[in-house]
Amino acid sequence: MKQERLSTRIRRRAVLEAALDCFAEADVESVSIAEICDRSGASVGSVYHHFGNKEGILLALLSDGLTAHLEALEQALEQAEGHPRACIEALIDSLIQWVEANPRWAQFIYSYLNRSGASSSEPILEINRRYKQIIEQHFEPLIQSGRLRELPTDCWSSLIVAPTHDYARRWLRQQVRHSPSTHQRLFIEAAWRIVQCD
Amino acid sequence: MKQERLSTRIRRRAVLEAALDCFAEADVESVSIAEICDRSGASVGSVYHHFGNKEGILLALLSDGLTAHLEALEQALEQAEGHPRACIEALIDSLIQWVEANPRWAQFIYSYLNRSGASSSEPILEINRRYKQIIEQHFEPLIQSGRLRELPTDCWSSLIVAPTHDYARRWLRQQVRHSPSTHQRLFIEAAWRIVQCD
DNA sequence: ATTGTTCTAGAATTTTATTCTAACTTTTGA
DNA sequence: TCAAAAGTTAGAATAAAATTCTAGAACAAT
Repeated sequence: MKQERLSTRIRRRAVLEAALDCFAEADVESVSIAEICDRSGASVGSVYHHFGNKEGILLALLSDGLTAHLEALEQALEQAEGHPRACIEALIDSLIQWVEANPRWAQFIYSYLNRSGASSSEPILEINRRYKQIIEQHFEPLIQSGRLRELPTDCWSSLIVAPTHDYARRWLRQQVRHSPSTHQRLFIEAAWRIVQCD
Repeated sequence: MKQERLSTRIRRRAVLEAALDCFAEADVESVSIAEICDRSGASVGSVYHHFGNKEGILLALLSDGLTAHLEALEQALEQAEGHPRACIEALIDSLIQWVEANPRWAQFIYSYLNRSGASSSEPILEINRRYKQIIEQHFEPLIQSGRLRELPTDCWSSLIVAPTHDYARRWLRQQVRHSPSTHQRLFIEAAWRIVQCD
């Protein structure tokens, strides 16, 4: 079994951390590799060794972030134990919590996910599949048993979580004053109105 | 009075059109000025004369697109003549119509609006103000008179239009099969559930 | 026609990403 | 324990792209 070196982990972390710092202050494309090197103390060669190219840094950041977020979601859904209302609450609460706990990271992910290239890379596709699977696993039974309204699958996330995402994105960009958690109940209630049976 | 030259308008159009073509095929940052010059027939100097820099092209595209969209919205809202349900329908219908009529443009706008720099430029702020004003002008009276539910202002767009935007964005990226208009009634109904009084 | 302004072309420059090579460090296994 | 292999680092060299610059062409106004 191949053992990862300590120095590798440390260096990667340092670079990703530095990159996140940079991206918090300026647009992704106006941040140069040189700047990331300065902040992280890594050399150009080292950065390219570990990440291949600039895109590689972005992808690593995206992939790690989404994975972390996904795990939080999964855990929250487990605890909801199949109660319809609790599942919806878990979905929205865990999203808000993650964003507020990792604002720089969240901001980066939001700005980066919108690039056409990003969503077609294999690690991201894999995470998307896992996300879908988790959602299905927890909500499909509730829909089948008639405890939640059936909606076209493609529309589900747009109707249920997009409002919270949208607000979070605007909060991170300082376009709105109050944090997402301020309106947590409202977003849950809105999702509930959509998804509850008539 | 300064008269705009014919050649200016034509050249600007040609460049913007070429840029939109390029952006439909590849990511904004992987499209070079040289490519845009080739497609549009303009020289580098000419492009820089008219737009200042690459960002200038993007900003012009964004600004023109949002303005066009805004005008469509304004017109649709006029025709709703203050009927609550009709206003909500106008909001969502005009959005879907515009996206489906201008897919390349819409895709560009969606991908570009998420960059931190974009939203802080003056022309875009101006359009945002106008958008807010139009929404307020048409919905404020309905809320005051108790015919629509009152929601925190900051959350309004997240709850009412974000779901449709989200679905449209995913459709443009070919992540979902059916066009937004397929689910038009659903998105309207969902918005209506949020906004109607109890 | 003349003059000042706007527009165009493309070469020159600058900036930035990426590649490359040689040296250095750590791990492996004999 | 030591030598070979694998992994890591540094920074110079290269490549690719954005931006600037200069001179001249087209145009509008007088």
